[in-house]
Amino acid sequence: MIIYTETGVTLRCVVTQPGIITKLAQLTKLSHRRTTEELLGMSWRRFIALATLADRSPLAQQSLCEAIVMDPNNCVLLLNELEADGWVERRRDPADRRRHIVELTAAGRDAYDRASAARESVEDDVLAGLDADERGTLGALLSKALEGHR
Amino acid sequence: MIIYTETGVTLRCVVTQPGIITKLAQLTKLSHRRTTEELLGMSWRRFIALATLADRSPLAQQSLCEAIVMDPNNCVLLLNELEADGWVERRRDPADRRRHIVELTAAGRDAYDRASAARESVEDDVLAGLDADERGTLGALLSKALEGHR
DNA sequence: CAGATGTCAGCCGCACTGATATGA
DNA sequence: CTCATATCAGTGGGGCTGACATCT
Repeated sequence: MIIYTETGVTLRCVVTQPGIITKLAQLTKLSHRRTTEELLGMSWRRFIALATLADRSPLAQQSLCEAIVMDPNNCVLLLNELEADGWVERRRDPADRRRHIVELTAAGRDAYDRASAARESVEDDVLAGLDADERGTLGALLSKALEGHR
Repeated sequence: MIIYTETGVTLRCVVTQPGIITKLAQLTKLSHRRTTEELLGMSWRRFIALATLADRSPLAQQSLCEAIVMDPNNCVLLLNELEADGWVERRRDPADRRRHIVELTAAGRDAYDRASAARESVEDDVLAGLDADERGTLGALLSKALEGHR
């Protein structure tokens, strides 16, 4: 932070905070690096999509895009992959035939469950510095912050 | 989570947690999307590097790579850019001429200070759902988790 | 007609692998 | 000779913009 005094002297405040989103990005990169696709059984983006669908399926395709913070154009390609592997199914919304309803299949849920175990392993490694209580608090805060964007 | 019972029946537990690192990734994507390069005055990766150097410069190049969780090969390219713009300087370590010491220049610090204001703006937007206390707790938890990886 | 949704093609920042040069 | 550090070229997944088709 820069402070401009009345006398024209420029002071630089040393207490400049590194920033929360900066730390957020660091931890995410760390997680991403330790999450091997081989270990997860799928790519990270696939996992995120399945995780969201496992929580609330069926879901409108557009809603899914927003939930996983992914570009709609990009989302199409991802869903093509997932559907080709039989992990999700897309069907037209009868009420509005422009929309697609995305639903998780049984095979998709199985794949997610297997990957979820691997995720827990990585998570336990990344958050090694935090105890159970702290992890609970962290998860709750992240959820609350995400809730604000719906 | 899948539970295999003694009778061979497979139960699926519905309370499967979405996972902390999943939420972590979501929030990071959200931050990244809202952090325009135009607004920041530089790319996100540059900002991360400058933020680390602003905190503890000078720093060995290798240490910087680890701190920002970036591949050493990739880090070279980033530092080439930063040095070309006069934001950092690299000099050989007299004690071990293989190593490079990276130092933030005055121009680099100015650029960082300007970008830092933009980051605060984005951060305030992304964390709109949390009050000051919660943000403090979140930041502290993230710092503690990161501390475990040095 | 305008507006919304989904699809596809193409571009580009960026992370990784592999090979090379230099110094301890 | 070996190991470590830094550098660069090449490769590939992933995110974005723009154009187009379909439906309201």
